[in-house]
Amino acid sequence: MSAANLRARVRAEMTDEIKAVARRHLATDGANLSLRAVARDLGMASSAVYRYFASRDELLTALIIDAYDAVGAAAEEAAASVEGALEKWLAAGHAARDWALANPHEWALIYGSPVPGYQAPQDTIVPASRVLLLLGETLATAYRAGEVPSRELPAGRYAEELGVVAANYYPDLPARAIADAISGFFQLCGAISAELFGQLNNSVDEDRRGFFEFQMRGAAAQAGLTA
Amino acid sequence: MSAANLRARVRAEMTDEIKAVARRHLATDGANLSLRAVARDLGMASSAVYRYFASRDELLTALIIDAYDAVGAAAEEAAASVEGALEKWLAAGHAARDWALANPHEWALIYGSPVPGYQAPQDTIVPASRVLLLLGETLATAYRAGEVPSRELPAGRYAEELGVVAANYYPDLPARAIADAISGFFQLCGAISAELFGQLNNSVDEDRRGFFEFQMRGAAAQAGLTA
DNA sequence: TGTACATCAGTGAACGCGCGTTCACTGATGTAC
DNA sequence: TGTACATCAGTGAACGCGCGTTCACTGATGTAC
Repeated sequence: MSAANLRARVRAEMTDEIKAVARRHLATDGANLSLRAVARDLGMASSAVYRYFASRDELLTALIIDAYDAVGAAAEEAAASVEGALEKWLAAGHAARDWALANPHEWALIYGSPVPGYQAPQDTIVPASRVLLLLGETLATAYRAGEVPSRELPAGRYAEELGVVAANYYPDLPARAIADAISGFFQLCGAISAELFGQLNNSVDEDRRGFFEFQMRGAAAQAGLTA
Repeated sequence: MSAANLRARVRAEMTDEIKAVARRHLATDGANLSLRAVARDLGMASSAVYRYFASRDELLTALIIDAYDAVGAAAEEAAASVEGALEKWLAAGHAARDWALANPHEWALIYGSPVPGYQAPQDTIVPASRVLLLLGETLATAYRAGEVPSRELPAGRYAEELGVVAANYYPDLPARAIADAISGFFQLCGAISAELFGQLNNSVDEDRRGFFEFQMRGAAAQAGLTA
């Protein structure tokens, strides 16, 4: 390994370490992440962090992209490890939920309230849609295998808009499939956020996983996925 | 009106004004609400605010309770103005969504990420469940009218937990009804938050109301509510 | 009705703190001849 | 191989700012006799 490569590797490691400490700080500060606090934890001058990130927002962006990629990768891996559309759908859901429970503050960062004053740059768009895309692909495969009974999407301007999306990305699928994928994804996000943000306290406390699966099965049924 | 009452009324008006300005500040600062900025906007010394709220957290709590009550009241009113379980369900959903679109930062305050370092006091619990309770009551009425076909709740520990909730609050209803009400509420929250936080950008841009209704109809169907 | 007192909204200075970002700098490491 | 130079991670002080909260106070309004 050349000296230049070594330097680059050390730099990458330091970058990772800063992000790791910053992730830990999300727990206490939320999106109010403090660069100085991160630097303090690393035992370095706050100005040194600027060698790695041009600003606080750039660090936040890196954390956001990492989070989208992490939950997306977890869901993809889980879905890939099972057979059958419904099984993949449920596996993706559980993987996303497991990741969220393990990384609640990162989940809040990407699916909670927008950070005040922070404008997400373009780089976040692609990673942001990995989980939705996974549900879409799962549903598409089931459609192509003829496993989904045809039902109609109630007419309306929104149905036309979804028809355009279908035409652009899934020309062989009806708009209904797109509607169901998005709706299922929103349901997944809603169920996880609600659980994480405390809305199940004092009603379902032991088997939240079971209740989550009930909800994801409901979304799947709505999408026409059956066992 | 006695002088004491006048004093109390002026005090109440000032309290309302502080909350109104604070609500405006939610838009820029999010939950990072600054007492000093609020006081500045009101043209008063920051210390004067302490005559009305013992701390920043207490002001936040007041905003949170007001927000829960506002969206709850809007949903209740909308549901009361129509006949039929499905109609009430949809009316409640649209009212919640309309309120959220009109007050996005308040919606984020109550249904977005928890505010870092803020612990919600007991007073928020009852107002927090108004919308969920409304869906529950709507469903209960439909059950009592024999309008909901009986379906079973897949067995599991979560089903037992929901059975306990049912036994405590709706002894004539099956656990499935509770599961559907909570699930429907989560779907409502998920759909509104997703739309508000930008997840529909570039797919459904014109008729988001129509797509929301599609989702709420899906939740209603899942709950056994038919036209 | 007039006077002494109590209440309480609001002031302004202060305490002690933290923040993001910039800048001139040091010193170690790597590169080119 | 040795030397002059370039690169660049990291320092520490500074700028200019904002924050929540406390405290002794002023002065207007209301109350009791």
